[in-house]
Amino acid sequence: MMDDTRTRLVESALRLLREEGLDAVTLRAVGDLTGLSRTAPYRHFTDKTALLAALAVRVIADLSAHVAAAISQEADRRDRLRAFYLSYVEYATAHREEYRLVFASEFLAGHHPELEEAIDQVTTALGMAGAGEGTVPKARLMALLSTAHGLAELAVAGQLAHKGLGYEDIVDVLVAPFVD
Amino acid sequence: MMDDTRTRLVESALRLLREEGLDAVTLRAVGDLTGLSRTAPYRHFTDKTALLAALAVRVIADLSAHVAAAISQEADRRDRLRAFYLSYVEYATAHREEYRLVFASEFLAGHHPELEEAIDQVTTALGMAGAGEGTVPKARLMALLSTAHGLAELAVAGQLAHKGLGYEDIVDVLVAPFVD
DNA sequence: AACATCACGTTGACAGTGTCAACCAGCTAC
DNA sequence: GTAGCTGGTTGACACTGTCAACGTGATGTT
Repeated sequence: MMDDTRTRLVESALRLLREEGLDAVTLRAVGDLTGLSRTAPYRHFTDKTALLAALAVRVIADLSAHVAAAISQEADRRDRLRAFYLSYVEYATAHREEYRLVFASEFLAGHHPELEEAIDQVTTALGMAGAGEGTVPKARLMALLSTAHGLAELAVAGQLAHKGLGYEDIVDVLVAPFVD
Repeated sequence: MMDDTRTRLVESALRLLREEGLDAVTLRAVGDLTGLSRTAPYRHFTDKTALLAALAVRVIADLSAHVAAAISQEADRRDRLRAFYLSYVEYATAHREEYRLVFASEFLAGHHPELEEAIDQVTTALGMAGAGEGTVPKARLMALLSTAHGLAELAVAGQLAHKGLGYEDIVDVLVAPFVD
């Protein structure tokens, strides 16, 4: 199977993203780093956005694993909720550029079905971790995801620090009502 | 005061943003539309990002006004909360490209203090609308903003429709715990 | 065995982009 | 009157995504 090269390209892109930021992820740079020519990505991706979408899928998988690991260490339901929020925001702030890509790519979700699948995986993983007994309704899952997402963005933007708040403070507020 | 030209530049940029999308907001196009030359913006903004930041401030002001108007029409505290969420997401989905800019620019907030101020205004406006009697703690305000923000993003990305949900469903879930 | 096909990869070129340097008009100030 | 600033211009540069044209080798088909 020769989509080996394809994953190598994505891996190069990921390295560039991590080490030099989103702006450094250029088709030429990706080609170079993979030992290929500048237009080589065009044999495996129709667009630059298609490459970025594939990259976003990888990042989302990472993020999902990170969050799932954090949640699974907690037993109490409320603690799991808190762990979810905290680990999510933690990942976002620790991997700014990667998270920034995920942001940007959300606007392309409609055109790149793989991306929607990846997000689906996050929510189902979240559902399995969150449900002690019964299944969590979809609407509630998306509500959780929305909140974490928005909080992460504000944190990354430095909008919280600017107000003298840590994201832990906000998480406290968010967790409080969901006591059951 | 000759920052008259400055606001004219921002207005041109806003028109481009609305009519042709974020990608169409190029320095050359802005200059052209204002009747000036391509590098004219450089006399009023250090960067392209500075121009975008100023544009984002305008958009945020609009958004803020829209939300404030919607909230002020509701009397009950719970209805106001619901109105806040609904109007926020409504604005975001109705003005995709503008909201997209706000997203993108959040990552630059640290470098553009005016942007932080604009967001401050949103939260204070929100605080005044939300507080029936006492003041709403900052952490809670930011929690609200986070949630609305994240929800808007998912809605704009079509991630909710893809799951057969309307954002009203999520808002119901979000409003429920905050009954008091 | 010969030939067509196709996936994979290359180079060259093109239109746009942000940005800078150099230059120029006009206004103000001393 | 002349020095200097503000707002503006054009020219050029490096860089980007993208395409067209071209070259390979492997794979199949007859």
